[in-house]
Amino acid sequence: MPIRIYDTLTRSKREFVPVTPGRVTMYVCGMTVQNKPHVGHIRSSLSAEVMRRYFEHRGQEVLYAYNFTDVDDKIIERANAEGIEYAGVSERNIDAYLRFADLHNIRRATVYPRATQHIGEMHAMIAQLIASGHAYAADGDVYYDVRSKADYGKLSGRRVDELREGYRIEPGEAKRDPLDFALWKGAKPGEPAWPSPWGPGRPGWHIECSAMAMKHLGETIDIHGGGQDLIFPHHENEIAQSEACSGKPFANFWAENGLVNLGGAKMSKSDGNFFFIEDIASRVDPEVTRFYLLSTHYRSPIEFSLERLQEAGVAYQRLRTPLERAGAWTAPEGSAPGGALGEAVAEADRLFHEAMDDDFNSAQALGHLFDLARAVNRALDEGGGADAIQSARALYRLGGILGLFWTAPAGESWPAEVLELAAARVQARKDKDWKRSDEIRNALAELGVLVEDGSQGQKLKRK
RNA sequence: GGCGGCAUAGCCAAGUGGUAAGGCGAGCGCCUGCAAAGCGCUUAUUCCCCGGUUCGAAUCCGGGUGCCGCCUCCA
Repeated sequence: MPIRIYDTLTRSKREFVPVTPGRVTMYVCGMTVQNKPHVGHIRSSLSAEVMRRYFEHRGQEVLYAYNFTDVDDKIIERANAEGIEYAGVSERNIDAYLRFADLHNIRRATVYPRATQHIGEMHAMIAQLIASGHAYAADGDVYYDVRSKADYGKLSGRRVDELREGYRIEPGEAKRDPLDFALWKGAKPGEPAWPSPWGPGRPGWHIECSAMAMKHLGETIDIHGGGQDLIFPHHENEIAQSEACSGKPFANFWAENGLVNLGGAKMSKSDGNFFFIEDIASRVDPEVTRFYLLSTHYRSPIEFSLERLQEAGVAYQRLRTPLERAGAWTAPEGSAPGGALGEAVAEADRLFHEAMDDDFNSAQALGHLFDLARAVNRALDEGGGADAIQSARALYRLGGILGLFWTAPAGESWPAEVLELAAARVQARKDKDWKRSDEIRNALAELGVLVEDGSQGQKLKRK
């Protein structure tokens, strides 16, 4: 079954065929590490990571590069404000990114290339672009000449001649055309700088991605990701300079993810406005955040709010409950269930893959998981047995393809106070003292403990 | 102004020609001492509006309205 992916460049969904059979190359424009990671970084990382997981599930080898832009104006600005080296700022934020990615079960990329580690590769590209007439040096800067190739603007649908007033040339910039962009920026006093044939300076924003993608993944990569806000100018410029160098298509599929919408509130970390991942992670179970992000197609915008996340928490628990009932995390693998239950499992499996094959439609795939969850619950209600447990295992496996269900239920250890109350309630129920039983249940609720009476007796749950 | 996207039930959200997934919420029922969880049923004759193509459109085309993103750094 072929996987189909929507491509921004051709504005169409096409069957995915990797450049090299059996091997998929993915490049994602990651963070410019000028600050702590925000929700948008998690979304684009997750979108790409789910593709990566699914390709691997489908038996492909995946080479996945996620880059860090570790030197730019704002990083320097911040470092100066703090009186430290630029690298101090970037290292700290890279660490934070990796930590929160781990927390949300986002698997590590194959490689995390950094701009400052590829200065040589960038120089080689820039030199080649100058030699072939696509770039020019001016006053210590080097600019890409957007008019040097007729197809500039093909990704974002822009035409060079449509540029309007308002593109002001910064003082000191010697661009021939306002849309020309810096490949190399001459160093201003006090800035970190690397020597180059055009004088000391640092890389422009776009060239790094071309250089790093080509170095680590080849001249034509299969899938290029990142947020939709990067389509112009970043990705547009990557295409221009890369294809001017190699003469080959830079990426076969442009799979940019939709942006995170924070509602009316402007991005500020004050009251209730989730902007940084740490703000979310401190209030929302990372598994729920991951589930929530997956419940909307990766290309659609998504709203982030505490309310939405809390709703997602309820919905996600619906998926986890049958797993917890069946002990899916520790149950040994067995033979597939038969009968109607077996059919329900096979159907969910088929539809799940169908949805994922269609441009990684995790929202639709999740819908089929809910259907399977109901079938599992029903089987469990009807007495369970090996078949019910194996159907729960199937649900667990399918969710696992999306990287869900990674936390096994905690082996709860309760404070003595709670255990005493619980024991008292068991006795009260034995005595059919319903009034006292309910009182104790309320008392436990005050302590944040839920009591559920089932056929196996009384169960305690947190929250 | 230019480019692009989106408008589906109270809310969230799938669905690119064949007669509206799924979740939350709400209601009824089963189960339960009562709850919770779970199960069953109900909750869009209809997909922003107006035309058109078609045997047939939420899905295609034209027009309109509304919202959003990008055009400056941004995942």
